[in-house]
Amino acid sequence: MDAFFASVELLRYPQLKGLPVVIGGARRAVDEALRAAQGERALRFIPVADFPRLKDYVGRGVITTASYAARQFGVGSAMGLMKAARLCPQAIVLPVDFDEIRRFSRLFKRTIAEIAPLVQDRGVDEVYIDFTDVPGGQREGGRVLARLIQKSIFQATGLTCSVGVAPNKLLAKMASEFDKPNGISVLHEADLQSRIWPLACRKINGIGPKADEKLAALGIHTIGELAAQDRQFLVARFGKSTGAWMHEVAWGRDSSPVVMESEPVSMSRETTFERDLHAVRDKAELGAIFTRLCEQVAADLQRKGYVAKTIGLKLRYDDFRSVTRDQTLAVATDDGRAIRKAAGQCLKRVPLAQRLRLLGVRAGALAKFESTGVNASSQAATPTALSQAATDLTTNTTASLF
DNA sequence: TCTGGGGTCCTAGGACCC
DNA sequence: TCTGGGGTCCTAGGACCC
Repeated sequence: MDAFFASVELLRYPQLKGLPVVIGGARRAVDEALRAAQGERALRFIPVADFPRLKDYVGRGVITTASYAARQFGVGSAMGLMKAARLCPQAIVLPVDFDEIRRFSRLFKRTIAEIAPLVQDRGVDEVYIDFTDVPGGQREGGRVLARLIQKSIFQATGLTCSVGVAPNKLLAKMASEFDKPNGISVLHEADLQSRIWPLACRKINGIGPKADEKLAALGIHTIGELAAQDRQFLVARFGKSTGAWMHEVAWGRDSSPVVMESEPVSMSRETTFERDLHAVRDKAELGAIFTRLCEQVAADLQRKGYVAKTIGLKLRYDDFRSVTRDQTLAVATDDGRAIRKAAGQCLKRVPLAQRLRLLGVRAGALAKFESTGVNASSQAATPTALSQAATDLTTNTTASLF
């Protein structure tokens, strides 16, 4: 989907069309800022630089999506809002409306599935589609079907998307970047040398800043240069698995299928505080946040029907270094109290002298919850037990750990 | 000037067992 | 006294993606 989060907001507020719009920041914080500026959200829009004491409101926010007009100013996703304000003071900032995003996400995916049923999820705004067995899927190299999908999505949602059609997922993903927004690119195997090899290695899905830097240090900048390397040379420098993979993808080879279903590996909740907190001085506040995160993870597990065998803790210090600790349980659980206890054990193994900016709780080693067996989690899953657990957590357990 | 939240996968070392 | 290969599980950190 093209500039998905921003495009969804433009549907609601068409008067913003063509203007630089950035989506990001905490919803509560941005709403508060809008109120403080005495702007009715639907009527008046506040440029990012007009926010009173902007830093207090959105200082820790990052941009999830920038409209194409905003991108002209060098503003892009993952950039801090403070930096965006400097680059483009007239940009209009709106909070992420996750409910609305999920609604449009489901809508566009359903629209695709009605046309081509074999669809793999790749997050809220992206999918892989297998054209192989779709009637007419091969006409004009897939362009006809791509056009139909584009048109149907636009009719259902009013949103545009960009489509890449290729012999495999690796190449399709790269092709989808060729003609944005609202474009279709068809890439054939024979186009590898002319259209893929001139691209930077960084364009490969899976080669990030670190690998790119390492490749650059070896004098390898383009995918063609990567393809020219001896496989053994890459294996020696990047390891057996990554080295071999790099050689494969440089030659446009990817045999991974489009898969509809996959089991989750972990579920987590984390939060960055509005200000850095200290384990001793802000004990009560941290304890309450910690408990809430554990309860959220427990609720997520229960809602989706999973139990976790390992519980993990993550924290990030004020200097942005982060540490993690894991604890494996004797019995898998989805109970808030058990998660809180295990995460509390993890917390004891971590240095707490430095101020914290983030706290997170993770449930891993998941298994489908079997309702037939009798275990601790099935008992704890009753509403009464849960609310009791919540009470216990906030009153007792919390205070002692920080 | 700083840097969200939710994920997956890989590596590497150590414990432990056969 | 010195010293095998597996294999699995657990833990910590980090790269990467949307």
